[in-house]
Amino acid sequence: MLNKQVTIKDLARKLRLSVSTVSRALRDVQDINPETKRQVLALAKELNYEPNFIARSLVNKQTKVIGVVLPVIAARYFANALSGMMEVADANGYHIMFCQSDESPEKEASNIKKLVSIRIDGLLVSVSKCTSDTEIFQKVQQRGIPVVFFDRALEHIDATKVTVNQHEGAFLAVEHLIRKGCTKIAHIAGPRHLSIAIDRMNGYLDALQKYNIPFNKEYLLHCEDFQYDAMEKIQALFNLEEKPDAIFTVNDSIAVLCIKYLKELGIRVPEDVAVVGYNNDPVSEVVWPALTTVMQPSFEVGKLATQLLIDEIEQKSTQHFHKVLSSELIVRSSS
Amino acid sequence: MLNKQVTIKDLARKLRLSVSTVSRALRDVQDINPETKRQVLALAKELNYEPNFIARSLVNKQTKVIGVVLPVIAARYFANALSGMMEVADANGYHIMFCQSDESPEKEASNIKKLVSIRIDGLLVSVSKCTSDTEIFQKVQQRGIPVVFFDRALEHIDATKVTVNQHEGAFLAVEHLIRKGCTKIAHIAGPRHLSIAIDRMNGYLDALQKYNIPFNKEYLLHCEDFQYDAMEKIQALFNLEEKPDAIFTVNDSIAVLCIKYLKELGIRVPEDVAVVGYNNDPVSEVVWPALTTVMQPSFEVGKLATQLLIDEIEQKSTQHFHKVLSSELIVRSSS
DNA sequence: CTGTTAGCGCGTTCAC
DNA sequence: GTGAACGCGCTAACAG
Repeated sequence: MLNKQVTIKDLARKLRLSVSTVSRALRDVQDINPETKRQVLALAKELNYEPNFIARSLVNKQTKVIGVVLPVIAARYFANALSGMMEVADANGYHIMFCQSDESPEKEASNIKKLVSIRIDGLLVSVSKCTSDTEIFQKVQQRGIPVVFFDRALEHIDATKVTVNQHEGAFLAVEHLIRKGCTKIAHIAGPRHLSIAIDRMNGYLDALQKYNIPFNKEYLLHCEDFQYDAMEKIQALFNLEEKPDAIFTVNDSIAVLCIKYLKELGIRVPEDVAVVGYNNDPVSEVVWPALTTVMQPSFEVGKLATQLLIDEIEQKSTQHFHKVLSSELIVRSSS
Repeated sequence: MLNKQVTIKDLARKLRLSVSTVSRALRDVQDINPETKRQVLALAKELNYEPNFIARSLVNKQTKVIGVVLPVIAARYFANALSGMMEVADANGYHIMFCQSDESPEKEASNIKKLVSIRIDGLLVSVSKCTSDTEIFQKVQQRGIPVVFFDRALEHIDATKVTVNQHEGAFLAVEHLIRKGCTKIAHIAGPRHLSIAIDRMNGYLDALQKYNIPFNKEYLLHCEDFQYDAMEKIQALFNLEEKPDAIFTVNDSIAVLCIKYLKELGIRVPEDVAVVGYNNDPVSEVVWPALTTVMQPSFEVGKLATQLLIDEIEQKSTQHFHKVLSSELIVRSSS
């Protein structure tokens, strides 16, 4: 059963060549007799030879493996980013090994240690919500392993980062509501300590300012736990005397909750209150009315981050960038 | 910058021991002086020594890497299965390297070749919709690499399989509709060549039979492309003279389409027509009315498949099983 | 253009 | 209990 793997040695013996000649023939490197090369390649194909990555890694001191740590793969956004990574990795002869942190800094750290111990050539990471310590990432860098942050990056660390312009996405969303004639625009924001949530909130505030719409602090509510405390915030909003005529939410799930709740109250969407979400989650298409939302270029983020990482690994680039990608507003019937 | 990795050799030199003694001390194996062992372990910790996986793999001829090939990671079902796999792999000292086939048999094959070439110890695979050839999987087995199929398995191959009882899930769904008093139950089925779709259809048929409800062939429609031709099927259904009073669909997206369409026609769900889907997709919770659906134990499938694979890798078990897990009906307001 | 030698980091005989 | 020697499969340095 154990169909012993054919090695470079087997080829050498059958061809009465030295292993090094075979090795050279297999990669197209240095000067080698075209005829010899032909023979080696032919036999390799015939015997179904496949180079042993492990042995090659050992001598080259590079594994061609890129480690990825992200919060949770079941989130569509990260699944798409990962797909983008795999595409670029594949095209450059790299493999991806990924882990999930489940939003736990501890699990994140242990994943990183594990990946480093397998001798990854580079690390792509989107930090958990609660990660603030840069130490572990610096240690990885000190080992000579390049680190690129994607989507969620730490501020105080010198590394390449690929993120999405949250401020701009939120600005677009609110600007859209304003142009639709809304003037009492509420925002259900995310946790105060999460930078993407803060950025979106600032986009909201700046859009109001630009269009000279006075800010009403009663219209700004924070969900510290995302969805879990969302419903009470929504209810609070509609217990106000001056009810809003539009709601911009930090994500689609909360927007969907809003729509449901408004329906129960008999408030029409978008006639009485317009709703705009964030993420272009699959639910945004199926809810009724279909949700206007902001789509982030997750696939592109994954691709770009990986390309920049590979450039660093292969020393094509040695400086660190911070690339910020734009989002797109997808207008549907909820606004 | 290149913080050179400390090796077993460094430890040996500093301790004036031979590398083999250090090697033995590091693993707890053979007879070794407890005191020597203590010293080695202490120094290893101090110098932050980490065994080199690559070198170890080369001599042990095992990489502790499990390859996973699945259709698409953006599908919640597979993301959950993968999470289950990572949990079990982690607990047993294995790593997971996964690839997506994007439902293409060609990409599936090239992924498998790639994984085999990095010398995975075992392979977990859920085949693409169009895969029918068993050859490539047999080749993998012949190389001595155990293969376990999960969720979607090929019939004519001798390998361990972990699947979900589609027939039972469908049966439960239809039985539920019958108990609710529905008698004109339609089924929008999936592609005729896809075994999970066939199984669900048979579950539908058998439930009707068991409860002596005559089968009306006008009530059974196939979507060969899943969602893409779903809408016309739904419309066909409601152009019939004898309209159904319930619809059971092969997946949630189609069920959601049904609900939307019924709303447009002014038909009430569930009062006039009940709807039941399949998969417990996130959309099933947010649609209105919330969708009754069948939840598959995807996480469990991943865990079990991985455990059985590891058992095979480690020769704890040599026979092949076919484990079939049960699904659960989740009753919500659409039925 | 090709063969010889050496070594990547570690595990596994053997002796001692 | 410990060390020397060899090999895993492959690449790199140096001769020739």
